[in-house]
Amino acid sequence: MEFLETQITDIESQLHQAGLKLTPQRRATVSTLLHNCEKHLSAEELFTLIRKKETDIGLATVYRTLEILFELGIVNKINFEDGMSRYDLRLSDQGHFHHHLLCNVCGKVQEVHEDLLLDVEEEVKNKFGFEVTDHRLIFHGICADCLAKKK
Amino acid sequence: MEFLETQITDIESQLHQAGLKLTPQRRATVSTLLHNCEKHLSAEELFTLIRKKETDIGLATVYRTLEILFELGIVNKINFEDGMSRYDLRLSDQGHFHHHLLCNVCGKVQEVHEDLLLDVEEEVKNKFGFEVTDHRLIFHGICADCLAKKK
DNA sequence: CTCTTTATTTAAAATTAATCTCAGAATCTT
DNA sequence: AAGATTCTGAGATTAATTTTAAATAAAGAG
Repeated sequence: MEFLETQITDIESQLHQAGLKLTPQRRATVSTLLHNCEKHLSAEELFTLIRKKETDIGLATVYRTLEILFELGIVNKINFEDGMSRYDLRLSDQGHFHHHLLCNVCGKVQEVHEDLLLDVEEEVKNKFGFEVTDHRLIFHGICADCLAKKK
Repeated sequence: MEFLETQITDIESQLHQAGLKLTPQRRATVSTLLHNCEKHLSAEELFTLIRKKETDIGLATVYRTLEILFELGIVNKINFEDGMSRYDLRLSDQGHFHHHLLCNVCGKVQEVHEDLLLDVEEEVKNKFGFEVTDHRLIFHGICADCLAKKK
């Protein structure tokens, strides 16, 4: 688990640069996010997981920590229109922001790590003079599994 | 204002097809959305506008009407991560879903009506077997105006 | 070390968006 | 007009998130 420690150390230095500390609670939050990096956890879900595996923590702290990490660009905050925000780590080796495929039928969320938008961002820059720094892209539709079942 | 009436009549028939009526409240809601089609109003903002300009209405009715219009695909429901959903009409002559450019500096939201994603949707279909029915795309960045001011 | 300052956490209270309830109003059907 | 259906609106309710105020922990100065 060398990789995880490297990631945490990396985040610690980002926090330090912003004049913030990596407290035990923040460490536990980041660690739990790392261990669930393919999921899209809500603050409550994360709170429950941290309490179960890591350490005792208050819900407000989870919210505050997520807000900080979001502000620093360390986590993504996504809203799938299901009533709450969901969070996932933007891992440093991923390089690119990722996209989501949200299945209307089974509700599954699939991640797409390819950056599909390089051409499109170029177009936005040329046509509108808008300099893209980030994006949120969610495709709604029917996933491969549900398509197969349908037939 | 011929155009507006045509749009409203169009929406009325869509409601009728779903067995619903265009009540005065729903008409006022749609009308206010039409008059503010470039904005991205929250339910509360819309509620206030309708009360000011059109007619007396209850907040619950606004929420219910927006939900209906959303289900029928008449309005888009968008979340800019600012704590509430925002709505805008999907005008019939627009054809395609639209995208948004959200400026980090001045907060302005600009609409993009071109469908930039046809190729990307094709790619998603081929690579992941995922059939896209809709999408949400928000670009975060710096708008042309703010870029100009910076220099 | 110890005092002081500052940042952080926590539980509880407050706030806020959104939904639900249900009685009454409007509309439609026959 | 009676009866059925749909719709509205005030207020209650729920659930996510934020704030508050007091306690704790950590960091820095002397």
